[in-house]
Amino acid sequence: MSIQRCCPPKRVIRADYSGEAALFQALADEHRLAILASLAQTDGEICVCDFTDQLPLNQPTVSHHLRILHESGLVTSARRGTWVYYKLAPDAKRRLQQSLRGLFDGRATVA
Amino acid sequence: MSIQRCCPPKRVIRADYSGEAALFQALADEHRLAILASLAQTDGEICVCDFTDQLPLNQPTVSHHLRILHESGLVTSARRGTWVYYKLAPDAKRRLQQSLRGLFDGRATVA
DNA sequence: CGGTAATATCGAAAAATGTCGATACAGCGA
DNA sequence: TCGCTGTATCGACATTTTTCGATATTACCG
Repeated sequence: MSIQRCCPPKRVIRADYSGEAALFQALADEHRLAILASLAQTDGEICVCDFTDQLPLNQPTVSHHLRILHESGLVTSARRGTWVYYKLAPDAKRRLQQSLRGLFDGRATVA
Repeated sequence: MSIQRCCPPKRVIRADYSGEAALFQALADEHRLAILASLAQTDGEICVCDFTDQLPLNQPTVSHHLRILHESGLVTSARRGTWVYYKLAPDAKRRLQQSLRGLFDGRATVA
């Protein structure tokens, strides 16, 4: 027999998903998810001190996770006096939902 | 002055998000996202050979990413003859959407 | 200005991850 | 059975990630 193929070859998407990957990477840690959920389910903002008090992590580690969430654009921060407060970015939920939709439905996503 | 607080302390969620974190971790790689998007936007299944042909990755690396997606439950696989075909798990989209909703709205998620 | 408290950054260590060459395994065809 | 092809696994390496102690920075207060 001649050369055999498995099937008519299907096209594999070769778009650049690095933006979406970075976004989901921000969600790929249980403590960051707890932080995000706390921010999402609270009215307004939360003081960093509340996270350092109540999470099972040391202060530099909390600061590290907050920085990653901040760099992903999912949260914003504001200093008032000695304290720093974080809150959910207004478009956080929408960005994540759009990224999911982009994956499944092929829409353009800005990630 | 007496001891000063930043504010009435806000409660930080301390639920276990390790399941959701593992799920999002599966999405935290651009090549896995390309694989998932290809599966989601194609009718049916895709042969592993199409991925190894068209992705800029060597065959063991493709196999590695497919394994991670499979272990997360987002895809299923079936061997037919020499070839192995992957397809999107029926509940993949729903699980991800539910995990997002669990984060933002506090619903229970099975992840 | 000096002291104290909250937060961020630095540096290091351990663990996890992405990648690939080499190899093993599975199924087909001659 | 033998050889070939597609896929998975193994072992190694480089990079990234998570964590934390130590230290720096910022702001308040006396």
